[in-house]
Amino acid sequence: MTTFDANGVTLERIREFVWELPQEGEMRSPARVLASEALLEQISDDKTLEQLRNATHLPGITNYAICMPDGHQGYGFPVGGVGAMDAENGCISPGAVGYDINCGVRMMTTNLTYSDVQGHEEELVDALFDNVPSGLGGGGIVESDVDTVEDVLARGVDWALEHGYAVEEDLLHCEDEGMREGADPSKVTQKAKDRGKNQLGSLGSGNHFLEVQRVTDVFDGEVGEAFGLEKDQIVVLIHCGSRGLGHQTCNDYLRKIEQQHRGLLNQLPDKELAAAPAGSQLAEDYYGAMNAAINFAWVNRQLIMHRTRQVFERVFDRSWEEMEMNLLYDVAHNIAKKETHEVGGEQRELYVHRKGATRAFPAGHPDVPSAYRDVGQPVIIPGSMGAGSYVLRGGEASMDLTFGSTAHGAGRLMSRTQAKQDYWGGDVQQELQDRQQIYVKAQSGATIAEEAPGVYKDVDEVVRVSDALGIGDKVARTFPVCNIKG
DNA sequence: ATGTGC
Repeated sequence: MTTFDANGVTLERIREFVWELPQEGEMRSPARVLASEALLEQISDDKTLEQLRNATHLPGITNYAICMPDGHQGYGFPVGGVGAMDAENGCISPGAVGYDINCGVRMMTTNLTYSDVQGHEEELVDALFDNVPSGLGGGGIVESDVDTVEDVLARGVDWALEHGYAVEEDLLHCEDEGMREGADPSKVTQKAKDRGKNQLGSLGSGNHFLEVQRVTDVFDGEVGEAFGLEKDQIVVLIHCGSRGLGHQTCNDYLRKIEQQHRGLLNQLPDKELAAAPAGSQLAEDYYGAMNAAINFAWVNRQLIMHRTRQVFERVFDRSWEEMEMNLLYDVAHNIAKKETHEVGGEQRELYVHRKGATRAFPAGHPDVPSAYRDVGQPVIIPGSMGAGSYVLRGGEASMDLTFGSTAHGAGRLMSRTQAKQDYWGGDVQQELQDRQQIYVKAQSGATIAEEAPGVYKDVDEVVRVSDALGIGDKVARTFPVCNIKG
C-alpha cells in the first residue's frame, strides 16, 4: 500500500487523490485528505494533519473528518476542513466554523467585456477604493444603531431588500436566500453588536478583497450558459465576512464553552477545539448566534455589491440594470448548518461544519436554487490576486465523499509573519501591474505583502483535484483586472 | 479573520 508520512502522521492512499488516516487510539472516526501528492507535500511540515486527526476526537463525528485540497492549519480545526457531527448526540464547535463566521464570496456578472474596461482600470480601481470601505476598524456603507443591527441579524438580505439595497433576484441567488433560519439576535452579545454597528458594508482586512475580473475560459458551455458566463466578460468578486461582530461572537462562545463544558474540553486533544454538546443550552445559543452572524455577513456582502453597482454606474455612465450587473451566487465558506445526509443507508441530521470549505450540492438537490437546479449550485473558488479564480458547479460525488462540499480557495502556503519577511507590498503591487496588468490598491502595504501571490498554493492544482474527484466540476476561469483590499 | 493576545 502506498503511504505518505508527515510529522508523525501516516496516510494511506485509498485511490487517486484520496488519503486516509485510519482510526486508532482515542479517534472516533478515520480522517481523509483529498489532495494530490504535490498538495500533500505543502502541508507536511505544519499542523494541518495533526489538527485533522484531533478533529476526529469530537463527539458524534460522522464517517470522516475531511481535509479539502486547499487545506492548511487554522485555529484548532484546519482551514479547508469539513466535520459532520451528529445533531442529537454530537456537538457543535466554534473553532470548526472559524473566527470569521460566514466569510464567503459572491460573484456578480455584467454584460461588459474586457475591452470596455481596458484603459479605465485606474479610474475604476480608484473609484472602488474611494467608495467601498476597507481596512481594519469601523466605517461602513450604512452607519447603523443596535436596533438596526438586530434587524439585520434576524432577517439577513430581506432587510437589505426592504431598504433598497437589494432586488428580489439577489435573494434568490444566495445560499438560504440570504436569510438563515434559526437566527437569534438575543444570543449575540451587546459587545458584538456594538462592534458590528459601524461595520455594515465594509470589506475588512487580511485576505478580503473586491476584484474586477475577466472570464478567460469557459470549460463547460452548457453550465456556463446556465450561470450566464462567457469568455471576455467582466465579472466582480466580493470576498468578506462578518467583521468584528462575527469575531466577537466566536470569541464569546469559546469562552462560555470553556467555562460550562470543561468535562468535554478536557477529553479533547486541543483546547482550541472547544465544543458544546448537541442538545445543551449553549449549543442552541451558539447556533442561534452563529446563524445571526451569518445573516450579518450576507448583508455586508450585499451592501458592498450595491455600492459596486453605483460605482460602475458612475464610471461607465450607464445604469446597473443596463450593464446587467446580476448576482450569480453567494457562497458561505465558514459556517455550520443542520443538514440531513444519508449515512450507511439511513437519513441522519448532522451539524455540518465547513471551515474554509464550500457547499457543493449537485444537480437536483432541493437546496439548489431553481435557476441552477438542473446543473448544480455555483461554487466560487478565489485564487490569489495574481492568479484569478474559478467557478465550479456542485459535483455528483460530493454527497458521498464530502457531505456536499469542496474547496474554498487556493489555501495559504505560509504565515502572514513569514509573508511580510519575504515580500514588500509596494514591490508586489508594481510587479502585478507591470507584468500582468493587474491594478491593486490597498489601505496597507503590509496587507499586500501578506497576500502576495507567492504565499498561496496553486489554485489550478486545487481545482484539478476537486474536478477529478467529481465533488466540484470546473465551469469557468477568471483573471484579475483590478483589486481593492484592506 | 480581528479595535492584530491570554
